[in-house]
Amino acid sequence: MRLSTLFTKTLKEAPKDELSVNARLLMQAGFIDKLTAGVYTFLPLGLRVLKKIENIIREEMNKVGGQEILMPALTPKSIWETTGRWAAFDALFRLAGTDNKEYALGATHEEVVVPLAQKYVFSYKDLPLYIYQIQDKFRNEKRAKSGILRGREFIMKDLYSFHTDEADLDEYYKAMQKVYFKIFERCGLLDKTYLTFASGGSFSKYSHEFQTITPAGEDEIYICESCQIAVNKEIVGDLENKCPNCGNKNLKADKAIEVGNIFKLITKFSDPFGFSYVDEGGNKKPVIMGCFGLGLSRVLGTVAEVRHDDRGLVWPKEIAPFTVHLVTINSPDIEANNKIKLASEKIYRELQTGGIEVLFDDREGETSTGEKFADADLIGCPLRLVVSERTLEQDSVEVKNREEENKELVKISRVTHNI
RNA sequence: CGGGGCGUGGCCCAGUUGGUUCAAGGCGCCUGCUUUGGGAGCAGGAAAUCCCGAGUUCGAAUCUCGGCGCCCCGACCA
Repeated sequence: MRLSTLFTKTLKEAPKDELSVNARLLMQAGFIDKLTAGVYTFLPLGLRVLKKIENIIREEMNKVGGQEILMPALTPKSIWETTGRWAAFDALFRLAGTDNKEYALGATHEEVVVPLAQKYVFSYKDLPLYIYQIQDKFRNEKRAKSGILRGREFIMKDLYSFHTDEADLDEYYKAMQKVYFKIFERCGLLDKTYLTFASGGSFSKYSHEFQTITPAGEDEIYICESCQIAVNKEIVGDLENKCPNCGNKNLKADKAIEVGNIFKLITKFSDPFGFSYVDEGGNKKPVIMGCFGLGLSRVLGTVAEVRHDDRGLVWPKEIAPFTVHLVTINSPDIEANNKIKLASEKIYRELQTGGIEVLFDDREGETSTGEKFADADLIGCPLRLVVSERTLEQDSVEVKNREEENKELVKISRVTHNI
């Protein structure tokens, strides 16, 4: 991608009325645009990051047997009445269609997925089953806040698991915890993310949240440093301020943002829909369910909160919009400038041929060197390559690591190989 | 939903005891020249229903009332 043709531009100053770090940086760097409170457009740079997070999640879900589908976001009132949530779920966006038929915008999809699974699952032989989707969710939040951390429209992966019995659910639930940590590792959040005990609702003692430590977080969690797990403030009192794993009473409080939440639904949704199967003995039994949510847009915002410095974003390699930010520094000398242009075009092509994703700052004219560097810092790709008169004298490019700040000269002939 | 703050070209903002020194400055954009290793310089230019509506007044960005929007705190987050 050439910066000269990228339709978005960076802003010299962050939007004044945004206080949250993710909103300021992501808007300033041109990753997202706000349409209205809690509703954002993902611009080319932001979308690339989002797609990378999406693909990581997809890969990991598929590894544990997930089958991807895409359910509608527009859902009829009737299914919500079956579970009583038409009235009970106050963040539900409700709207009327023709003939005053009422709809809800999907805020979560148990009401859609259960009747769906019901059409195909009849026997223990059909279980277990894991189906998921990655989709926009709509919640009429009383107050949207913190940039993309709490929006009214947001992107979420929701996987629903169906089991013959609780033991099978428990096993999958455990496996899924590992998978979630794998996802957070790949997104660069592992070191700050804790498995957190949270309230379980009516059918299960606990649910588990994945909470990432950041001052921007809305939740307070109590961390047991020996077990590396945490307890949400909302239930820490119920546990007598002890670690549920080892009994440690010396828990450390911190602010965190919930990036994922997994539930044992048991029969909470199978019951109202009468979702059952026939076991080996010919007995009718309720299908046991689990639900596994993960907010992609929230992960993106959380990474911005956790991985930045005073100059801009610092993307983890696997989800960076581009691996390399290639900068040309023009020269007033026409002949020298042509050499620089030729060399950088060649490097650009070679990197791309080598499968490396490159953002090429090929802007000329009045775009100053300082501006190019400032943009590279702000956008935050892991590696910055500089081609200039100075580096060409040594037949090299300068390679700088965004995170570690170290620079080295690398021979042009070996650039693709060295990255 | 309660409380607070804010709303002036695309962005950051000055101006708000009402009055041809009020729509100023900076960024960005356009033209020309210059410049090129940390958001460059000079000259010229385009671009603003001063959030909206009503009112007070000879006169409103400025005062009054109503509304809308955004941010923050709180409550809420099945």
